[in-house]
Amino acid sequence: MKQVSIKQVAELAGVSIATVSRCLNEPSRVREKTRLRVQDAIVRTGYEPNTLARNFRRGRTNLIMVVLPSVGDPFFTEVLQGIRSVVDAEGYSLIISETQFNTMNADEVGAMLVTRQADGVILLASVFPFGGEVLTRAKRRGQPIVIGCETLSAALADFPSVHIDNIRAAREATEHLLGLGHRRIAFVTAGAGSPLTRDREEGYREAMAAAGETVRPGWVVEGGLSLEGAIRATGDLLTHPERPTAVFCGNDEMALGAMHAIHQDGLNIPGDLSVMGFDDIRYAATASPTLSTIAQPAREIGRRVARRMLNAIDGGPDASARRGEPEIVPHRLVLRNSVAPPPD
Amino acid sequence: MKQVSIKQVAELAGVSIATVSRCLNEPSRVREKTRLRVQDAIVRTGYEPNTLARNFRRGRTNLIMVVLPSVGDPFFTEVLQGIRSVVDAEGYSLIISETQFNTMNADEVGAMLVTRQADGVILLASVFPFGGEVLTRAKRRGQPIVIGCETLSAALADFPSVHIDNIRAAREATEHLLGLGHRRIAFVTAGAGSPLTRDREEGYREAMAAAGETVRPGWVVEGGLSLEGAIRATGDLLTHPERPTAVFCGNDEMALGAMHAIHQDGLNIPGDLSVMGFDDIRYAATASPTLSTIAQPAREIGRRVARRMLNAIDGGPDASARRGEPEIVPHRLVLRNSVAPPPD
DNA sequence: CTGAAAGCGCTTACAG
DNA sequence: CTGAAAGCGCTTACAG
Repeated sequence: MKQVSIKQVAELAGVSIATVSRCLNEPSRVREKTRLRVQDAIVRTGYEPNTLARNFRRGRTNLIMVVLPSVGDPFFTEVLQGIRSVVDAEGYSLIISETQFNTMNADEVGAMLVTRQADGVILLASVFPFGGEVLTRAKRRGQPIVIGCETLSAALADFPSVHIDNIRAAREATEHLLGLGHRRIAFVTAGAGSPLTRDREEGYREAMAAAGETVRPGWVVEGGLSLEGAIRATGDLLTHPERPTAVFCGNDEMALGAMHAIHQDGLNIPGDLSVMGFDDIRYAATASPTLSTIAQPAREIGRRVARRMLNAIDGGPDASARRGEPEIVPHRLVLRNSVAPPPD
Repeated sequence: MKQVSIKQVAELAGVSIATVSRCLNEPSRVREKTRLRVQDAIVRTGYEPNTLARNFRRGRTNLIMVVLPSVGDPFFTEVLQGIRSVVDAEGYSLIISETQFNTMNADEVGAMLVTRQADGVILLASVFPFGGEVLTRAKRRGQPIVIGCETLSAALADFPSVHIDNIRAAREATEHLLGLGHRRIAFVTAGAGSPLTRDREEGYREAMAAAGETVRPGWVVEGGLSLEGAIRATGDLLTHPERPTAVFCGNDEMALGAMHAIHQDGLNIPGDLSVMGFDDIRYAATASPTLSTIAQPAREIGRRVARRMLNAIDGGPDASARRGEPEIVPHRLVLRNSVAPPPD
């Protein structure tokens, strides 16, 4: 069945296709009588504009690509909701690309950027080498890039970004633990290749150093951002000769894994060990015990990232090339029941 | 900066644009010597095919739209991963539309179907009235529709679908509780408008009836598929004059909320109350206590749905119109520590 | 306010 | 194996 095109509408209405097009795009520039006739023809033919033709003609897709580790991480889910709440209203849809914890390499992401036409790309995560080559290509095609949540790499430092002060937040969380009397504090990172918890680890190390505490070998373990990875990593921590009294996790997902590992060992939280998370995902407040953590304004980050993207798209190459100052949004230390002073 | 088109490549290589196009799409039909010259010209001009033009010409976008309640629900996250694992390899990207627990009405979803060009639509959830009008339009445009996870509504019964036997699974879960000696068993649904837990509720009611147990008014409460909703709903359950000894939740997300509410009341799980979930999301195994639940093969559902979609797209209108028998995949009752016999 | 016409960048029969 | 040419469905200066 052939799809109805603008041509048959024009014929039926007895006008030119230009007029039909105008009725659709700038109705105010068409005489009412004509407009009504065209409206009628549209209804009677069952005409629906061909988005592909329109996109082609306009050189835009109204599609924004979002690159993130996993939509399954509740933190990114919330950021995504923030993004969506802004772009939906402007008629944009989202193409979501998951890097799945760095199993996807830079070439693949690059290929996606290049082949799939998107009006812009939001990077909430990066893959390890994420080269400058991809970036220059994107720039050349006028695809704006906006970065959320993390300073991803030196090559990306020039792009507009929105995130909390991760270093400071992690320092504050660590200081809180130190303030309660903990001295043996462990840290669960994402892993070597991932920039996602790098700043947080730095904040942790800064606070430990400032307090004169040594980070023993084996106290910083890799949880791979996942529940399972954190369970394994925490297992290692629990058999450490100088077993930590507190575990600070690079994100809440890993904190939930850590709590599970600790419970499995028959230990009590926070009686035997304290656990601190990062992100304040929705499960943090309902975990048992409830999880102390750093709250990030996830939705707000999403909204701001989206607004910058929309500006860049509208503003054309100028706006997209404009070296944006990073926008720093506030974080908050949320104290719940997973943290207490160390056992004597 | 003007983008390089096929024309300048042709010029530089001294061939026609048809030949350049062939090099890209059917290289075997071009003499090697010519092909090499074109290759060279492509590299030297930095040519990248214009996807918009290509899509327009071919009448395809290589985009599949997925409609689901929320990407944040770990169950749907996994289904999505299954879908992705199949379509990625075929060069498709996903446009994801979240209905956000039925706050979006059918018209909006319909508009998305109609305006955004997608080669097909996967419905993992529906909105309440989801009319036949949208469906016929989609059919008219040859957009295949495949349904995952649930029998959504009578109007959608004709479309190919993949899901577990929800009624039977819920019956088995309820029977297990009954077998342990529970008689006062509550059920937490999504809510009136949502079809998502309807079959599960039916299974629960069937099992109760078969055991000769009456479902008291107030034992079936609405949790809205969310953590917060389930906390509220469970709160009501705990003040019921005939307080249940077991709570069967329509999904794991709500079960986690129920567990939190019960803990908040100072009650013990499973000592005072048993909790049963549905889905087996990744947090079920790490919750405290670990959650007994019905496991759905989420990834497998995603993979199968995706394969049917791909077939429908390739097969053209015939395949898409073919009334598909629903594919039933196996579920599994997973027993962990949140369920025990009732207190005496 | 409306129409005739060019053109966006590609693909694809049709010839040769 | 290659080229000339039509055409996909729309938008947009340019005239009138």
